[in-house]
Amino acid sequence: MVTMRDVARVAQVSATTVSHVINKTRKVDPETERAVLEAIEATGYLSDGIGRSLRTGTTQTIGLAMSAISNPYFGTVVHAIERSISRAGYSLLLADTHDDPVRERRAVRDLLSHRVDAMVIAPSGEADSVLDALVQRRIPVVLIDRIPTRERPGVDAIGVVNEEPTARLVDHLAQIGHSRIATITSDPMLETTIERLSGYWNGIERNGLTRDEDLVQVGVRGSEETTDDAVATLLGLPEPPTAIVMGNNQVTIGTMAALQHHHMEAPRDMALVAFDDFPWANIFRPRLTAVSQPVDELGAGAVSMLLDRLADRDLPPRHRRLEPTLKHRESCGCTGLSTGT
Amino acid sequence: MVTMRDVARVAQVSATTVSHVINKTRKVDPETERAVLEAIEATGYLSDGIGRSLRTGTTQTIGLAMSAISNPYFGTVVHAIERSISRAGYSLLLADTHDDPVRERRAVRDLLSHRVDAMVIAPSGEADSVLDALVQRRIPVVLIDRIPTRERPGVDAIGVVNEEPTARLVDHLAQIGHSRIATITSDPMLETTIERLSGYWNGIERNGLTRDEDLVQVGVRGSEETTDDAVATLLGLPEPPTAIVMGNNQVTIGTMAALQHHHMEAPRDMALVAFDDFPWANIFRPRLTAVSQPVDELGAGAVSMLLDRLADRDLPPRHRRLEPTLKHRESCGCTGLSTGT
DNA sequence: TTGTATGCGTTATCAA
DNA sequence: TTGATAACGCATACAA
Repeated sequence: MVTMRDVARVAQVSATTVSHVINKTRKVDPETERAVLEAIEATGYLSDGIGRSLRTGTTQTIGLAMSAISNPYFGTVVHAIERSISRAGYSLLLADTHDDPVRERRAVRDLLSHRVDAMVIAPSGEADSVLDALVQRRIPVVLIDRIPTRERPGVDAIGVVNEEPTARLVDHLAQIGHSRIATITSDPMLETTIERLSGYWNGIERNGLTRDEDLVQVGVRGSEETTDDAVATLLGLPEPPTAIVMGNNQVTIGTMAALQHHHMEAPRDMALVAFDDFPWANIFRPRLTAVSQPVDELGAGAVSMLLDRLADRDLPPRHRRLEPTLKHRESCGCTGLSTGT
Repeated sequence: MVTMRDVARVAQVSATTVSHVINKTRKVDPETERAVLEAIEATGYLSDGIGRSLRTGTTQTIGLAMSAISNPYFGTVVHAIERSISRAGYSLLLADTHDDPVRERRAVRDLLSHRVDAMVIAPSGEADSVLDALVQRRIPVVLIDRIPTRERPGVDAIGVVNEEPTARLVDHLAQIGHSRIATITSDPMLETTIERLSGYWNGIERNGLTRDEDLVQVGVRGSEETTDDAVATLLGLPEPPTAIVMGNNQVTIGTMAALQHHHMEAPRDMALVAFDDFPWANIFRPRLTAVSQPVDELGAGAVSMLLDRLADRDLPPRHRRLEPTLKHRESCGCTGLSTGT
């Protein structure tokens, strides 16, 4: 490996000067500078981040801990985050939590061992103990997707509004005549599931519909998908639903597959609305009426908060909620009103 | 920050002993070991990867350079790779190439600066100069998706067979009566595009169809999507095609959107077959007849080759081709034969 | 304008 | 069974 000393030797200067040339950190005689740059070129020297990190205490690396399994937006989120942080001169270290608290703990430990300067975490259910460790180490954290109820120093959060948009999905189904409206949720441990479910109940109540616990089914439990059972249960009810609110992307795919097994088609045999949109939702049939999350903005927003905090660690904790947008298409069954894009 | 010396002080031993306890690298008196473990617990010590890396020369980190923009399988590939390498005790450092040779260069430099132990690269068109630098530094590389024509020491590659499967897509369309079969390709700079295009021509010729250059349109050029134009050109032809072979996932989405603008529906107004499958292809309509890549196997295979090479750097270069599978569904227009899953 | 010396946290060598 | 010491590559305080 070619080190700074090698460059220094070739350029006939000290390592100090080489360092200063590379980092533009003090005035250097143009002549000397040229010699150094030439030596760098000649030797093919590339600065060693490890050495620098050990010395400076910063790795210019940001850790991302999230589950790739359950998050259909995984790629988009990673991309959005990567773009923002690389623009700021950081690299992205990835750790998959597999939607499992134990793996999540290990993932965060791993990122800490690599001395990431900050972390983005899309937490599974139980992130609290992990967070405490991070707060104690004073490492900047932004939680994505989940807004914690308790504020902690150094921990920011960004997510979308879940409750009211879900209620509005129910509103819409009620307005077009449905009275038996079911919901299939994602994992009940997830904060977002809880909020969306609460929105569902709000919708049921404010539209004067009968509150029926049987109409709520869980589509994901841990790493297990149970949408098949959920759909079967709903269809086996004495008075089955005529419409379903699907809690997220994963549930949507599962539910649609299950309905297909029962030879049912949306919106003819079942009205469907979903939380979470698909990028190709306009092209394939049925065109889903869905609440669309601003994924790019979530990623960019998360990084922006992180960079702010990196610049000033004593910033008060901030929690941001972005508004999702309703894409009104055809799976809900009122084709005339379609405005979706 | 709590270091090994802190632990040593608390445990009343030397830092050497602490290190040996942590790494189980020499015999330690059980009593001493207990004291050390207790001190670790008490101090909340976490070993510092930077210090270790500087000393040992290995970072236990693998770099992944690929484009998130153009690769619809991005998430799946990242996930597959992450899973394999984390099992082997490595972490994943991500660098987005944005499908641009300049950004790709920077991405690789960046990964090198972070001293990744090895790299997985999904190369854009011009990866050769980058590769030379890596070979020179003797850092293990596996190219994913693209099989280079020239072998290089220390560079493995894994991808799918592109030519024959594409030819078979043409076969199928010809057999069900199409004689004007077009193709919309991905970026012409990509190796896979070249191979698939070659397969297309093979198909045209071996089915005795007229060779017509107008039936080949480019759907992606660099970071620009031109499927709209491609479709418009095809439809404007004196004798328009009745079937289209779509070169990859991105092209498929673009083509279907464009066809929709022209109020055309598959397979009624246009038979469609695609290279690249969608995970939800069975649920939404039209159900695409598509060549499906074994994405998980690609990721796992790439990592497996890398680990082999990490164990023995002098292994001869290996190039692996995996067979994709044809998912015969409905968009090609011969519904009776559907076997897709 | 440039150079010397030191230490970041760890592990390997050598000695006890 | 354990410890003292040096070195990995770099950036900085200090000296010249």
